[in-house]
Amino acid sequence: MDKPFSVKDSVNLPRTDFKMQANLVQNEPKMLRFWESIGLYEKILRKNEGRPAYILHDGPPYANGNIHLGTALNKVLKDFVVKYKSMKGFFSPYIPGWDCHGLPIEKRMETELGFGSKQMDILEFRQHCRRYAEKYVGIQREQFKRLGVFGDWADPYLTMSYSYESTIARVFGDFVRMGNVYRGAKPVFWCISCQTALAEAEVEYSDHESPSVYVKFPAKSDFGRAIPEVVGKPVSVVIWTTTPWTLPANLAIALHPDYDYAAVEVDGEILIVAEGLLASFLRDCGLGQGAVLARVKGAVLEGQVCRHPFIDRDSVLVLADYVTLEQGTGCVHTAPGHGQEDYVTGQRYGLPVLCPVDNEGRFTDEVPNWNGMVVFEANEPIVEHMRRTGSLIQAAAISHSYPHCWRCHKPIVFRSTKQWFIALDQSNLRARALEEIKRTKWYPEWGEIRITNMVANRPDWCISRQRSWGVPITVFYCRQCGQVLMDAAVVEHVAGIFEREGADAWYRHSSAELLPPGTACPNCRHAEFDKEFDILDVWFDSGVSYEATSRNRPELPWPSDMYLEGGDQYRGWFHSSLLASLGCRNTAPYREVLTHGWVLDKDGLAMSKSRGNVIEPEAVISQSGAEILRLWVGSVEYREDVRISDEILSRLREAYRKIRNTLRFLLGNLAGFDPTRDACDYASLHEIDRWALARLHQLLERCGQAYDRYDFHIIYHSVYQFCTVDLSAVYFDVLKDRLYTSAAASPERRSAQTALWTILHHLVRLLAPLIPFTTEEVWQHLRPVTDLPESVHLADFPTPQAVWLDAGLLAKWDRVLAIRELVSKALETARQENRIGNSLEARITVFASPGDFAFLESMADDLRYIFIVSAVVLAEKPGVGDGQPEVAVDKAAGAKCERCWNYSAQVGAFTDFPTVCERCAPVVRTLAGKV
RNA sequence: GGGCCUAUAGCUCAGUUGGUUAGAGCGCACCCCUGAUAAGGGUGAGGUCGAUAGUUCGACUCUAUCUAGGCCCA
Repeated sequence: MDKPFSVKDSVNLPRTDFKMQANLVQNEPKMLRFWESIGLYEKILRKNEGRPAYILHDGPPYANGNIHLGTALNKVLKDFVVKYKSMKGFFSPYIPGWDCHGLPIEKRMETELGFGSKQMDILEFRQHCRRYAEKYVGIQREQFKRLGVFGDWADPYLTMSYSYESTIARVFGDFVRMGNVYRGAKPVFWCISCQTALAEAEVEYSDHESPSVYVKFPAKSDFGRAIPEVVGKPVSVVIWTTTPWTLPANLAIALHPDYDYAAVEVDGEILIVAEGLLASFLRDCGLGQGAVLARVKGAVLEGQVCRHPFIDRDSVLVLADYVTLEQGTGCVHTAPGHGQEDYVTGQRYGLPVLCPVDNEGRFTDEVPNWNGMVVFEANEPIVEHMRRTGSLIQAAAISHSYPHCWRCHKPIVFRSTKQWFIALDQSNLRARALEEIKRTKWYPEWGEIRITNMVANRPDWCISRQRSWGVPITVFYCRQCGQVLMDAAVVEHVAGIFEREGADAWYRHSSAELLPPGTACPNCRHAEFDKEFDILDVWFDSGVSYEATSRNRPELPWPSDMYLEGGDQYRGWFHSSLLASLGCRNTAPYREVLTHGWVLDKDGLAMSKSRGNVIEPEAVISQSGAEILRLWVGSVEYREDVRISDEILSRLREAYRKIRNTLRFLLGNLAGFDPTRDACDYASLHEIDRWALARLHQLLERCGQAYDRYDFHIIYHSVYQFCTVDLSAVYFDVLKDRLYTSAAASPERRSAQTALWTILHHLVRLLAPLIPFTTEEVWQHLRPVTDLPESVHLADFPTPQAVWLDAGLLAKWDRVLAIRELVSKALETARQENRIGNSLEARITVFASPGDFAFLESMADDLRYIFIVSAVVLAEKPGVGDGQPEVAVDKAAGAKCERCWNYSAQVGAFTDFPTVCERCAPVVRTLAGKV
């Protein structure tokens, strides 16, 4: 039985199953399963197969712990790029990777297994490390997928995979072939109790009591040439140190070039100290007043030579700007074998890296007096010796922060050791790197300056680590003569073994099994060798990632198009990748490098556990959904540091709701609209519908450019503004009358729907890279209507039609909307005066200048709909001039139409439908079947 | 201490080659609507552009210093 006809129910209200409530937290996982079930990633690739490629090569996060907001930001940005390029038709596979070797995992395993792991078989230990890394690869993989990032998650690259490990060895072999690998000395932290090198991260600082001594280094060269006032007098330079045991390795004294140094006469002897520390020096040493004979800049003394206080050796005066006036004498005892800064300074001045201390911390026979003595125990006798021989000025004790071993908690030493290096200035490596940097596009542009400075100034790359979890440096030592066997062909042979068995082979097999048959020492022809046990720096591992990834994937061209990481990677991955790829390919591995900033808290402070201001991506996802996190990434200027806070997230949730509601309104008003059947020609569209398409054109244009420049926040802000202002506040508000009250299939309603459908179909694709879940949800609501690809992510990136961009129309509507604003103000005033409520209760009179009058007259019939009032009267403004139109507001005449809510004097005039107006009467008559 | 970077309304962002009263959206306040309804609409109040000193007829836009913050080194 049909229901009786109801005027009220005869309006075409929006109708859709698309929920206002997104329920992202529950629905996103379902969407992920849907994508998985249709094999979406593969389908996207297949769609673009054979077309130009765009390769964004993933930088591998470390396989340890959960992802944080920085890694989330990074992966989402990459996903924006890849999804956009895919929609643009590029073949754009995304192969995620993980960095699996290295110290953090080793340390973690040592803690978990107990320090007994030192005694554990290395293969077993490495097995534990591998399992640990696998576990976190699995965890992070799920977290990244949860963010809606598309990629080859089933087959990522892992730096610990056998083939990857073999590539690492091969690239090392390339450097060997180039002649850039050498073995040299470098000081490292060394625990004399554990007899092992320690990494920075394994050093703990705690208070320790040390001697504090002032020592005289008598002048050997003629200081009188630099300081005429001291001619003929005995001169000494005074140093201060808390490690007397390093004095036997002293080779130099460092001064600051810009500081003033005083020549002080004390008891007939001239002492040189920094003037800024003179007072504290004299006081500490109880030397009384002392007369300052002269003062000179440190720079003036460069190259002067002193004699070592108790060894028959020179100590040269050098310059270094790390010298401070905080403590001591401003004349810094320099032992290149026992300190990082000393080492660097020594390199600059060509000093040897002297280190007369062995693994156990005992002096070697290079220190005859205390040969065999543990260095810490040698402090006393050395001080005593200097006291006897007159070079000691003062000795006391001092409590200060000193490095200790994290394992045994004993004080450690800084000691030079044999390490492996890649020479930067061999084979033009540095120069070629600088060339390639120039050839690469850096975003932002200052990135080029930053990495150029680093490459130009960096020392040789120390690639060796005294560690277990990594890829060994594949060189051998002749068991007979000790000669190093470093040969590219040998490395290649070993790499072949790694390919089959992984780098574990190094530890599983004897050197005879690893070497090509018949290998003999080039020096003595002996055939027995020992293996090197150092492993490669993990930056070497990740540096070869593109080589390792593209090696087995012929679809990946060289070089890749883009590397996209945080700004810390100028020092890290961008840098090591550049050097590594110069070693194996002689070009940079990337064409473009894009960097993002750091994620900070609401006050712009770095997040840390100690500050307690950390926000976890997991928390954002479980409270708001991944889409909100993605929207955050899309909303901020990520090339600078970005902030996140509860307030920011709550704003984003609101913005998301607005965008979602806009999409929902579009869907709701398209119920029953089939574009292939119902769409109107552009030329027949209502003017405001054409205006909406013109605005859409501008939006698409602007956003397309923004995508090409990776300006994602421009897209977010433009779309948001388009939704709130152009659509919600203007277009939709005006359109509701036409959509709701015209007959469902009337030309005027079809005109509106044509525009709505076009807007939705374009908007949803425009946003797909940024909010893939929501756009897909909309897409699936759209699909039954017409013939669309299975997923929005299989659709093409939207391009506007040229005809939409009607400049004249846009200019005209700028003017209309400006007048509309005046009308709104007048209506608001009337509302405040309680003269109207809803704007349809009003009839307005616009008093306009002749120009405006003519303009408004030309569209007189449309104005009441544009202004959303029941009647518009136009009047010429009294007086001349072209000032702003003035608007008067009256109560509209007649009664409110029950159906369209406009006021009309004719309501009541139609006997069959007495409650409706002249516009609605014919419509309801048709609907009620009364015509 | 060094290299590079940042600092515009409560929030997120725009501000072309220095030039009239510094823009937007959101939020906020007040109001309207109840046929996008855990929606929608309107009006309005908020910055002197981190600070200081310069250059200039004129600076948010140029220079210097400082302050706060970030990454990477030392």
